Amino acid sequence: MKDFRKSVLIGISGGVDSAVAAAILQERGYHVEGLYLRNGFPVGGEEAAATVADRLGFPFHVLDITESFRTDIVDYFAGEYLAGRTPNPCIVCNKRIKFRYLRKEARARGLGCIATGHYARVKERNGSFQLLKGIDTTKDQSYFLFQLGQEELAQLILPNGDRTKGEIRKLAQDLSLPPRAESQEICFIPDDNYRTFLEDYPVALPSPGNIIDREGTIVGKHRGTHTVTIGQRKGLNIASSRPYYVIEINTGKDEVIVGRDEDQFSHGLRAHHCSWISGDFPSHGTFQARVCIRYRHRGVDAEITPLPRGRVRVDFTTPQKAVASGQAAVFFRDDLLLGGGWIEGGLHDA
RNA sequence: UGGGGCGUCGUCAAGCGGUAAGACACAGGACUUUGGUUCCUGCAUUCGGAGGUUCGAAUCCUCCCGCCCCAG
Repeated sequence: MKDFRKSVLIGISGGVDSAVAAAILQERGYHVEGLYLRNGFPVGGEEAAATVADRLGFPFHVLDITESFRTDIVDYFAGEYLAGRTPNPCIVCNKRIKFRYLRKEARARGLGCIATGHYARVKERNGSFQLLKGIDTTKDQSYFLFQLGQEELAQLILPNGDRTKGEIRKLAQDLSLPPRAESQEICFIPDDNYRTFLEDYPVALPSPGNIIDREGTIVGKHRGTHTVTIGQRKGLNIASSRPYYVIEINTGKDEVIVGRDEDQFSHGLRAHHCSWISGDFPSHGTFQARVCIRYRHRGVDAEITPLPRGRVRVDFTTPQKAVASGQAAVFFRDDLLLGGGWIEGGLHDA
């Protein structure tokens, strides 16, 4: 008889992090079962995941979620680029795929908890759950989990959150887990090239057009607005005394606007579809927080002003580069993740 | 075919007799559970062409080719 509260379904990818996380759970006396989500793309580590389960000796399940992965993730991903935004598929996948199916399968299998190999921590406090940054701040992945809520957190265990990447690697060695050394990019794009991926995807692509500077002078050509993203420098093919960066994408005119390094700064941003991990929207006025504009962004202190309909205005204390619409703005107070939203655009005028 | 100027890496550009800086671009790598950024490495045996002077020239001379400007 397995103890419901001591049983866990862990999402395993085939990588070291989830493998070690599973081992840690076993060590803690959990009944562990593993779930691999097959997304329909041949990039995954299904075989490696099966090997890990076999090595560690726990039941291994595979769930084919190709259908929803395509509509919820890949379509979203392509749509964002076509709209001139910069998607973050991992965040969306965590909320709509990974944790959703993990919970669903756990329930179906009578397992009380779910787990992943993310570097973040869950803490219970007065009956509510908090998400904290991982101890290893250089590896912290709480950014990717900002959309989770109390429902997920209530049954979530993140064994790697209070360990460093080094410790995890060491554990992997000690357990002689198959080394699958790789830092995968987007899990469904094999060659790391999202541009060619989009070109192969069944969507109507934007037309080639001009690259112009802030004065409107044509300085180059692009192959379609979907091939560039805010803050991009490489691949523009513009020879100049100093590098150019993409500062704006005009899909209506098929135009890409570039500027110099100093033209990249915004003093704030607006975000929409904000979610607050505690469940409560902070509707009572402005508050201070540290905001991360992208994964591995060190964060900047800012003033957050809630706006109607789940929107928010953020004013940085220090201007930030390459605020990209489509990316997430995630708010922290020290290690505590408060919530986050999707960036509509940067604020440029005072 | 009167005068003047210029031709050095894909682009911009140092060098002015002592044996080809740098920047941008590009390529590869590192970093990385998103894109971008960043970092590292590589990138003209050769200076429009052909001769000449010199121990030695991209640097001086001659001619040729090609641009640009001012006069015609």
